Formats: sequence, structure tokens, C-alpha cells
Amino acid sequence: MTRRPYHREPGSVRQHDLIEATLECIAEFGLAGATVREVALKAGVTPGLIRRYFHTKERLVEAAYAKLSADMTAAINEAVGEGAACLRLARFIRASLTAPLVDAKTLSLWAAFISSVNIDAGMAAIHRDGYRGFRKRAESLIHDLTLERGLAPIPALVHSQSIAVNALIDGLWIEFSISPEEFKAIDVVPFAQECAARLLGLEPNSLKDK
Amino acid sequence: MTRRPYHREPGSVRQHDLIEATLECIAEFGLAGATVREVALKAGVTPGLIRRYFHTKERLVEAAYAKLSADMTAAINEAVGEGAACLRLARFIRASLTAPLVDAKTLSLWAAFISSVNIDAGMAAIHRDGYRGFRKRAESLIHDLTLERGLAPIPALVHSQSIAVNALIDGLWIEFSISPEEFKAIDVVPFAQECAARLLGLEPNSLKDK
DNA sequence: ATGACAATTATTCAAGCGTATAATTCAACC
DNA sequence: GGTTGAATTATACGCTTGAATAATTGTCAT
Repeated sequence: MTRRPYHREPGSVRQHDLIEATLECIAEFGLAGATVREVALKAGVTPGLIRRYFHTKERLVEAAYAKLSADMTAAINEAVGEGAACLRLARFIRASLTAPLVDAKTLSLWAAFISSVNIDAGMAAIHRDGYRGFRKRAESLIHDLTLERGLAPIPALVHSQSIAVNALIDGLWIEFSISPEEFKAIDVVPFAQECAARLLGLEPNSLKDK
Repeated sequence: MTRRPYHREPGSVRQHDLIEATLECIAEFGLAGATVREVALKAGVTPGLIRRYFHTKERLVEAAYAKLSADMTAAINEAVGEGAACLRLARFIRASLTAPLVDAKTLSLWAAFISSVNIDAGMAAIHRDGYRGFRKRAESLIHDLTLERGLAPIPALVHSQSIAVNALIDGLWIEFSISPEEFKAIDVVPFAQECAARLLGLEPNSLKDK
């Protein structure tokens, strides 16, 4: 048996690699398959480093969830960009319903983490943070859109509209991520944009981004 | 150490108890926490019985997923009942968005199973069966509703409408199951019924069941 | 140069896992 | 009323797990 070559890396790189390896392991083998040995192997290090940088496996998994949540948020934020509210909302819908967000592995990861939200208080806290941001962003887009149409935003109405649009997007995201082959016939992005327009009482083609 | 009293039960009772105990364990401790010992303890039997009735733990978990899927389907089917299509669809929405379907533990279970659909072929097959039935039922309700309005159902349109309504319901189901306290201000059933009416191009109050 | 120290690897440990098998219990049959 | 056999319990086994600790390596200040 030969000793693994000793190789130093900055702590931030090690943490990043371990988190990424954890996400890959969970996506491939499930939460139970993300063992310290498997994660370390995939990250190209020794299991002891997990203890060094995350103290326990539990904290590593929490960090991985936080990373996934942040990555998904960032992907959408980046896609939304600047411009008219109707255009930003259309881009918001597009980003939510195309790769990399729509992806079987991403859905597996999301489901694995969601399943532990009711079990683990730490995971629940991470979930709360990420999800609230997601909802608030949709709400602010719809708020801006209302202003753009020359109407006075009624907070309660904006709130409920954002819940409806978010639910529609979430549901489509799940269905298309989990069984893309079942919905081949539908072009999900324009379809979702039209549905959202209906929910908001807009003309069907007012939420296109292309 | 005292020997557990020997108590015979019909095989069907044993299977039912073990499946129920498995679901409880997964809801409480996650998939990884549903060990043969914990499940047997909760079912009031000895771990050996799992092997006897399900051969492996894997098959027990698959049976538990099938049971959850069947239970959810049955709860909705029972609630839909008979009557006018608009009434049945309204009841379909109500049943999907109230207890026992809307429940934190049910969501935990569902997420745990979904997270293993991409990993385990057996789970994928069970998922496919259950989910297809769910989609087909919504589709047939919308089909009947179209006829009821005196229109000729266009298959592609019915199909896409059912996808949209299903997505809306799924999304609301998840949001309300996972954080009911965040949406206290909204009466989800009439809200969902109005949203579905919008998606289908109906008048807002045409999908009420009460 | 070298000694201290942090980073990394290697080893060890007790606990818990799924499974396999052996030992018991009870009811039904002849 | 023994006997057989299925249902149940109990025990044993090999393996994997997360964690703890020991051994090693390289860097950097002095």
C-alpha cells in the first residue's frame, strides 16, 4: 500500500471541493450514500480533512445544502438582469425552467434536502433563508410589473399573485425535471410564460423574452 | 433479558404493520433512519420478520413507497366522487390542498422517495405508475369539463391545460405543506380554485365546491 | 539550517448496519 | 396426544459507518 502524495491547497479550495463532492455523491447515491469516505475519495483527499474543515459530516451536508440553494438563486438572479419588469419576469420564468435548474440531478439533490427539513433543525434554517429569498424576488418582480402597467400595487394582491406564479413555476420545474421525456411535446418556457400571464390577468403574449 | 412474547398475526397484518412503521420511520428520521431494527421496533416485532415478509430492506422501502402513492391517490379519488365535471374538479383541488395530503410528514415522505427515483430503478418504476395515474385523472376531469361547456375537446389543449393545473396544484401543495405558517393569510382552496379557473379560461367562480 | 506548527494522511475504534442462521413457540393435523 | 411445520424470536457475522487519534509531510519564521 502506497501513501497518498501529500498535496497542500488553500482552505477555501478544500472546502469548495468537499462541498462539490458531497453534492455529487448525494445526487448519485442519495443522502445515505454520501459517506465521508466516498466524499473524500471524490474530492481527492482523505476522510480526515472533512473533520478538519467541517468538524462533522452533518455540517458538511448543511454546507452543501446552502451551496445548492445559493447556486440556484445565483443562476436565476444572473438571468433576470436589468430592463422592463415584464422582460425580467419573463427571464425569471425562463431561467427557472431551463438548464441548469431543470436537471434530474438537481431535482434529486433538492428532494433529498427537502426531505430532511422537517427532521433537522439546521437544515430547516437553511431552507427558510433560501426559500424566503426566492419568494421575495418573484414578489418584487410582480410589484414592479404592476407599477409598469400604471396601476397602484395592492400588497395583498401582489403577495397572492406571487404565490400563484411561484407555485406554477415550482410545479412545472418538478414535472419537467423528473420526467422530461413525458413532456417533450410542450415548449415549457413560452408555455409557462403564457400561463403566468393568465394568472396575472395580462395578455397572453405580454411575458415573452424573445 | 426477557424473551419477547410470541404472538401470531395474519401475514397481511404483519405486512401492513411493517409498511406503516416504515413510513413513520422515514417521516421521523429520514430514509437513513428507517433501519430494520427501528422499523421492527415500531411495528412491535423482531427484525427477522422483515426478512420473512419482504426478503430485503430495499423491497420493504419500495412497498412503502407504493403504499404512500396508493394512499394519496385513494384520498383524492374518494374526495372527487360523482357529479358535474366542474364540481369534481373543484373537489379534486380541495382534496389535493387539505389534510391528509397537505401535511409536513407526507411531504417529507414524498421528498425522500422522489430523491431516490433517479438512483433506484425499482423506485423509478413505482413513481412512474403512480404519477401517470395522477396526471391522467386531472386530464380526464378537464376533458369532461370541456364537454360540459359544450365545446369539442382538443386533445393537445386538454393535455397542456392539465399540465398547467397540475403544476399549480403541485406547487401550492409543496409550499403549503412545507411552511404552512408562511401562508396563513391565504385560504388556499378557493385561491387555488380561482387560479385554476384562470388557467382554464373560465369565470373566476366557476370552480367552487361549496 | 532548523525547529515549530499547521495541513494532510494513515490507523484505530466502537457502534450500528443488513443479512443469515439457529433456536423457540404454537397451532393444526392424523 | 404426539408430530410436523410454519411463524416468530434470538443470536451471530461480516461490513461499513462517523469519529478520534496517531503519524507524517511541508512551509515558514527565525
